[in-house]
Amino acid sequence: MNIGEASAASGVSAKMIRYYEQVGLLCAAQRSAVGYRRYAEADVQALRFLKRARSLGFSVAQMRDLLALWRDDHRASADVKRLALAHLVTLDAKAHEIAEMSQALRHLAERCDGDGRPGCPIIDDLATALAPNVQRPSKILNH
Amino acid sequence: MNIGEASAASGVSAKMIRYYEQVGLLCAAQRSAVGYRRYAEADVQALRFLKRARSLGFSVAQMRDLLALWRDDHRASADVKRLALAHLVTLDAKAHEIAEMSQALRHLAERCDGDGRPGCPIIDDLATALAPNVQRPSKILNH
DNA sequence: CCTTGACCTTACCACAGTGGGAAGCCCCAA
DNA sequence: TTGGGGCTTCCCACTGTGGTAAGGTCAAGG
Repeated sequence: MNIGEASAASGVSAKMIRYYEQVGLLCAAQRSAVGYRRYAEADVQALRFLKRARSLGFSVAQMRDLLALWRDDHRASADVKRLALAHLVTLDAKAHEIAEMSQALRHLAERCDGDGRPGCPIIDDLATALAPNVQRPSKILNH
Repeated sequence: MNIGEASAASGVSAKMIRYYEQVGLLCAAQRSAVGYRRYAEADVQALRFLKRARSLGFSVAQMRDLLALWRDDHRASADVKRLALAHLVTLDAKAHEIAEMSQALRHLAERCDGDGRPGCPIIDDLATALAPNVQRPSKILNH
């Protein structure tokens, strides 16, 4: 199977398949006589594995670990779970961050008239952002 | 005020101040005789504006527009609101995406024993990812 | 047998923000 | 004069993905 077929069968673009190989996620594919990458069913399985992991937001580094665990018949599910939970923490942190932005922005937008006049609480909020507390006065003070 | 002081006063790193100038968010700063960037209070205001906008998740491109609106005394608040709402849509899309990942992963992690045995629903889920429907069969079929 | 078009290869560029570092000049204080 | 902290520019790195260009390959059809 050439890369295009592996791509179609796995849903991972040929570009990304080469990238995954390049960064060491996949070991270098077999090559045909003229240098075409050849793939077997097992490779397609791995690609699908990666695609699913990616869709769950795992990074390339994490996928490397997941792949290793997948291939290790003697893995401890605790190791997998640890990875998953760590990723969950990251996801939740991101969700929280976004929720905060969304909330603040929605609050501002709600009270913006949205008409032809210049007055706007959104702009006002941005413009009146407070100066950060410079806790380490260092040498920089005033000139 | 040199760049370090402007940085401390605004909370934007010197690195990012130069970057913002480079990408045209800020117009090129005045320079001292030896080439140091000089900043006035107004510049610090703009930097704080950017910092706050960044903290709301606006992109550099959006900040360019926001800055222009801020400086335009004849702006229509509708334009600001439009920008904000568009960004809100993006934020909510991201939040949704993350929520889906989080939900799926949590679901899997919950039923993972997390012990020393290899059986693991997380790995199983990744491994049994379905083949994508190849809707455009093209020429690629079978060799 | 040759052309055509789909396929494959590598190599480079771009995105968006941010940080790191090196090499070199500047300025102030001791 | 020396030391240390600022400042300058320039280049590199990250993440993951797409694009593009130049060139080799292969199969089908005239």
